[in-house]
Amino acid sequence: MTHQKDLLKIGEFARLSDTNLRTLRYYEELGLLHPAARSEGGFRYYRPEDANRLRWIRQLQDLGLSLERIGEILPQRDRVDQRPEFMAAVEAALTEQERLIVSRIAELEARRTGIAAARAKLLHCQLCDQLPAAVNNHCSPCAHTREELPEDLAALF
Amino acid sequence: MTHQKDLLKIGEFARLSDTNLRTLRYYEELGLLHPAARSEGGFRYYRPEDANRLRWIRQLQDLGLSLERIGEILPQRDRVDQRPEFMAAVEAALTEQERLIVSRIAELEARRTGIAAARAKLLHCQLCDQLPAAVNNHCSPCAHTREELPEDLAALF
DNA sequence: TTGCTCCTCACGTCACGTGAGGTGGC
DNA sequence: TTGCTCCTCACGTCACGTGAGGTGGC
Repeated sequence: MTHQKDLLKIGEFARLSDTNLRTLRYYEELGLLHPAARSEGGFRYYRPEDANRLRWIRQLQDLGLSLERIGEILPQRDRVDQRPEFMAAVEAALTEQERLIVSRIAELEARRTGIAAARAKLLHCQLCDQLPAAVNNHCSPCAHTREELPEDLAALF
Repeated sequence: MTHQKDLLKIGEFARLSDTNLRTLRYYEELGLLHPAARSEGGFRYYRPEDANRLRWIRQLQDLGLSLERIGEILPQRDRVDQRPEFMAAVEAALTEQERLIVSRIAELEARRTGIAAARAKLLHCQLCDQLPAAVNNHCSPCAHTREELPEDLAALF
């Protein structure tokens, strides 16, 4: 059997796309990423370009989606003959990921602000003679200011 | 047995902190979050303030850490008597989470830029007569520009 | 032909989900 | 006392991790 000369066996494809064999086989089983070809003996052969599809899947996982949900969002390549529907599905997938990214960034910025507040308060705590413990309800509220601690500091005290 | 009047049973604590009973019991088993008290009959009683500690744990999970790693980062409350070490551990935990947040935000901003590039290219594709398919290597490279597609578009084509 | 890579089961793991069967608390 | 909440097993699930035992490919 002759193959296109730039197809990759699963090991090399995994190395290039920073995954491993088990994950690639599992994604195939779920219908998320199929090799471009199989040899007579059953060897999987991947196009190097499919590393993009793989990264797309991992990014959505990173944003908290299940593989089942990712399968729903990924446009079906075998329905490319229905052109307007396929193009709409591609745009919807881009829009959905952008929405997830934007809201995640907003969450993270808020968390970052919270950490900064905890850090500022901690500077005062360093000079304090109190110790957070069960007996003073872990400094909640603070013995000096009578106010609650910043949430991230209360989490650690 | 008399309890402080503002301790919460596991169900109410779970509702307030947006988790569930199984997760709280599992975190206790791993030594991440212990109830402030237990009744004679074995009922768990939580301080409402411990919702902060719980949110801290979930945020680190969200950033991709395993519960084992989170346990290593969380300052041990029972070692509060060693004051300088405890305070250093609190600061280290804040620093570590901030580091994770900042690098995650940078990743997400980069992804967002990538999505915008894919979107821009897709506008041209809408006017094109080609269809991404196996026969033209899924438009890689593009028949018009002879260039590779933006990665996020290649992922979907 | 040799060695490295790949194949398909199949059991293990992490972080819970989901009952089963029984008891505690206002 | 009744009903709602909680208790401890314990098996199930998702997304893989990790061998076992065997075969393919330059």
